Amino acid sequence: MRLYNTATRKLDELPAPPGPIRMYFCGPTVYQRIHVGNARPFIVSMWLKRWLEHQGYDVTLVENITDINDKIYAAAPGNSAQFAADASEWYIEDTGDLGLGRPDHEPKATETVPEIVALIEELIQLDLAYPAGGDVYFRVDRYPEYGVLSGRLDEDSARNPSEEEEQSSLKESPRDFALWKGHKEGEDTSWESPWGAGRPGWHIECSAMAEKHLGPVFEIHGGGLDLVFPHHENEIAQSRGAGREFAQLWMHNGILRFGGEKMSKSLGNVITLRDALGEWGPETLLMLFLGAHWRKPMDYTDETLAAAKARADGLREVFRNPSEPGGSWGELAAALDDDFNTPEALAVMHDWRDHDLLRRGLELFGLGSLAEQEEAPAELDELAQRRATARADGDFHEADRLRKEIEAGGWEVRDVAGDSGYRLVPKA
RNA sequence: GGCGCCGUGGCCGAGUGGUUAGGCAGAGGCCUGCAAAGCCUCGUACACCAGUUCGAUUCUGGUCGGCGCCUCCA
Repeated sequence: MRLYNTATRKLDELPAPPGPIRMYFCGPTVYQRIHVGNARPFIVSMWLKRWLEHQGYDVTLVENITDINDKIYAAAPGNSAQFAADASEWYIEDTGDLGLGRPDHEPKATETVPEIVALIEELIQLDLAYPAGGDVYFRVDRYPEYGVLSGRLDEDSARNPSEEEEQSSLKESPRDFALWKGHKEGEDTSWESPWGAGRPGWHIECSAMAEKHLGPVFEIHGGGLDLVFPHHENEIAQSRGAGREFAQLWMHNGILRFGGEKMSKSLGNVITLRDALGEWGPETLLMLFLGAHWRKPMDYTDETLAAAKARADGLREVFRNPSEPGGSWGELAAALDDDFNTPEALAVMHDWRDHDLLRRGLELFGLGSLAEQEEAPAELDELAQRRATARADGDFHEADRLRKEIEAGGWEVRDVAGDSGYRLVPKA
């Protein structure tokens, strides 16, 4: 199996099964319900985990929850800890409703503070970090490799000017970034550290969590394309700077667009995953993601959703018709082993009429429900029987009337060859 | 301005140096009491301009356009 690696800018071969394949994906910062765009790395990582396990790999997937952040303090002044805990649960609920299962570990920043502090101390000893006024900063100039992942090796293009005004003066260089932030007025949580009370910076938590659950070297690190710089660049600096081999292959999923722009919390052009699930259901949403390659940008529009739904309905239809032999699992495997090409895999599955084969393929992506047949309510079935009788008697007027009645109940009658002569199908 | 990604038929979306992607929508046909479903047929697409080549949608360069990152961001 090969996957595109941001770090090498080419397709890289994975080790042969059983691996192991240790994967770390960056999860969301929980200060509101996650949106559909946030769901993409979750979906991609869970699908990949399922596929690799199917191929006989020993997979460990870690997906973190960032529950320490300025936005969390801002969202729930005085009650941030409880709020972050609640918002974490929302995330678990919403992604759980996709029906893809869960990562093996979902660590939170708040549960990893000792490991974070230890890593920062190590970096200070290596002269790669320095305390300043209750904060601790990474000394980018001491890490010559800084910028290799994102191609920002020159100082001008690789600065980190984001820190708050009052803190920026504490930095030796504008490129430096915070590993630890001293406690500030209005923040209702803080942790003890050798540098006083405070909290971890954003990037360091991932370095610490990845190592805690996967060890100093692991096969795959993933996340949204928008995390390449500075987040993943900083993770590399921290972990490799501290002597860990860290991630071998970097997967960055394409951005989800809405209204022509990136769907993002700061822009506010957001559809929550919860609302999307409520309006379209998991099958349609999964079909939408399945139809676009994981690295490509993708548009979330009524048109693309409607097409995804039609596609799901079309596949569901296959199970209402007789199973026919043809097709092979190998076609699907070839598509997925080539940079996890799910659109290609979907095209392959569209050719399959073999129920068992297609069910297996769909189950891989959490779409096994498309193979399930629904039983019509008894009263509608009775109407359908009466209609069959009316048809047999040549009373087509009555037959059409009964069909309309059945349709009013949300079902559709189809005349088919076979014992009963009809079939009831839920209206799409 | 810097770094990077992308531009495929009505729409979505794979892929390839010369041979069918697939789906959705649409047209016609078969079937059907009428439908639905199914099946068959139909669209000769690859932003533009050069170049390399026997031949480019696929390689190279440029132009135009879109998007992302450079600030929190999946």
